[in-house]
Amino acid sequence: MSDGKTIPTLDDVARAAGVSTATVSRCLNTPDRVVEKTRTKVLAVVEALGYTPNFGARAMAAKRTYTIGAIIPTMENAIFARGLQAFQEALHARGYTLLVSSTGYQAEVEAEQIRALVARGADGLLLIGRARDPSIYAFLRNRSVATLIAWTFEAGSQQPAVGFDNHAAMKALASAVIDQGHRRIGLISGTLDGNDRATARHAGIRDALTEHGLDPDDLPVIETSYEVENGGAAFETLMQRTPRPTAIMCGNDVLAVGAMKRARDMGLRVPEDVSITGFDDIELARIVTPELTTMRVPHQEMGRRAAEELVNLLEGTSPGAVIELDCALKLRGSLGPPPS
Amino acid sequence: MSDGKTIPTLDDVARAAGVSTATVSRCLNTPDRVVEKTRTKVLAVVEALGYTPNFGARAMAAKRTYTIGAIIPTMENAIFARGLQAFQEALHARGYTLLVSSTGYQAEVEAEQIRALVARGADGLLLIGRARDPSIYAFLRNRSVATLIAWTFEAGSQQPAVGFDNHAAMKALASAVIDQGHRRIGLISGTLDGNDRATARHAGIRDALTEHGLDPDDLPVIETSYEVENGGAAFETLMQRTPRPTAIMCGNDVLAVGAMKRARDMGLRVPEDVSITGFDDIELARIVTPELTTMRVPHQEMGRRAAEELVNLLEGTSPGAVIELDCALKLRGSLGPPPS
DNA sequence: GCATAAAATGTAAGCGCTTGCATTTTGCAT
DNA sequence: ATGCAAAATGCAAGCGCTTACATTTTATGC
Repeated sequence: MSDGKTIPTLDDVARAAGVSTATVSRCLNTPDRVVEKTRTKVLAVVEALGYTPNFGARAMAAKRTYTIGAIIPTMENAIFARGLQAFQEALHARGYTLLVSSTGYQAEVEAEQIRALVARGADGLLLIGRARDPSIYAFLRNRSVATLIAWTFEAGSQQPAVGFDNHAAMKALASAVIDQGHRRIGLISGTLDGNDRATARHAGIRDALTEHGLDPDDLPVIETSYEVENGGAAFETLMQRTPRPTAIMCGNDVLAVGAMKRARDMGLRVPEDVSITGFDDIELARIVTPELTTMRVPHQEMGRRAAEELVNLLEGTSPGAVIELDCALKLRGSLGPPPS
Repeated sequence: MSDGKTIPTLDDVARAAGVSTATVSRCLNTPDRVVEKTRTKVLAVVEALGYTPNFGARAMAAKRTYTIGAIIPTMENAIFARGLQAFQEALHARGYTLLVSSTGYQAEVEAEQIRALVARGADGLLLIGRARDPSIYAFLRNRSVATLIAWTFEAGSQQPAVGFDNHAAMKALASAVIDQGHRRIGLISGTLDGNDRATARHAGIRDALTEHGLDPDDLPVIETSYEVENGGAAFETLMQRTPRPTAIMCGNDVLAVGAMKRARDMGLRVPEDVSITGFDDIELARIVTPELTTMRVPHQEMGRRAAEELVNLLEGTSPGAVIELDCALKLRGSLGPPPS
């Protein structure tokens, strides 16, 4: 139809349809404010010209982008994938577009990404965890960007959030391990600094130990970033201690899988020689042999609810709630009684 | 510093610094066109006011966004994660921002996403695979959006691309299987329709069979979407055939892992009772027991090279090359001789 | 048919930024 | 000091869209 390189604008459509640009705009944004006959005609022209509204111009004029940004620590492993997928689907259903970026667990990168997304006109932001510089929250408030925090929950928080209680969940898992008879437990934790989820999980184990009359200071902890390989290395280090731990708890499933693989390489049987637990219950947990005992995090529901809440928040429908979701203990083959 | 809800604009900065908006703009974009003294003063004001340029306005005025869009079939599993990560890093180093969206392997969704990214002003696009409606390519050309195709390679193609030869790679893998002595092979393929990678891999196996004097029409094929669970189900179906296949080749590692898990559940030993192969060599391949025989795809390099090529292309540095990368056969425990 | 309210459409003022061109400053050679 | 080219800065016209407000058309009740 069109004869070359010119990108059609609203103006072109208006001229071709013999109406004003306002009418064309209304056909696209508030179709019910335009009489059917006009609308049909305009939309036909839109189609014929292959018109696509210019996003930047629209954002500038409307001060609204229908865009939500999500900033996650990493895309490399599956921890956030499923939740984000659900988030994205729910958003799409509400007419919003999702922009994702990752930080590699680096606070400065996150700050940069937040600015970038805000500059891009994101109407709302999904952030993982609560721990970050107050100036960031101030900035977000100042720019009136609706912000929701996910993957974590804390009763006292005033920030709108959809999450789960990392502390309680890990405590429950640790209790299950202790109930199996384990007394010498080791922890392979994700990096604690600046990661409130990892910190809460660590504290959860310590509390469980205390509650069962064990000394939390006896818990050896190795901190490492969330990669399979690191889980393996940490496992090997922990198993060299005397007396040897009978159970290794891991900050997430990825680390746990790394630990399991290394156990196999070291000729240790799981769970006969050593029990291993994870956290998250991602797909991986059921792929390995034996299947991994872990804490199931309701990723999909979290993503879905987060989308709903965030949209409500920025559309002013809701004042912003703090929602807690439940985790579920998944007892599987990787946890057994300690060797006798 | 600032007293409330107003978002500072270029104008505010200009006024506060006692210069024109043009000068402020130049301080930000072409600092060497501004004398040092002015620049220092302006940047101080920028800092003090917490000014962030409005992306939409900038895009509209400059017709350039320094944004690259990538549209991948799925984020759910790790197939594209690593390559994308490398792509993103290389892009970042060149001063570009990456926007990612996924399609769930649905062509219409992809078309929609392409339009959305173009409307958002993406300077360039990374697309997976070549198979798509010509009108999409026409649209992209018309809008002069630099487009690069990845994950696939075909000598004749005129579209700039960075990829590997799916056909040859799978043929090599199939030859390795046949060389082990397997004569009854089954294939669990990803959905073929609209997926040129899956189609090429399928054809590669058939060619290998032919070349070894076997009838490619004897190859039972189950098509399914790339999910662990589906790999398992397909495996079970294939193994119910008489005579039973001695080797199951899979369209990717995710399907293969599903097959391995199901084999275990069915009481079949790998590779003693049945051999299984994958494709991609994602992390998963080395996590399972036994480790998976698969074809290593140079994801990271592909991402990196794609970023370089795409930037060169849209900056006019390069006319757009077609680059082929090599895959590497990874023979591991999951492939053995057929049971005798 | 006519007045009047309601619905549909048009007019035009921005939104915040970049950039070609005009103007002012500066640096230097004379 | 003076003149002149080069460097620095300012001016102002858009970029493509939305939307308050003004105007025109249509529908309604008598």
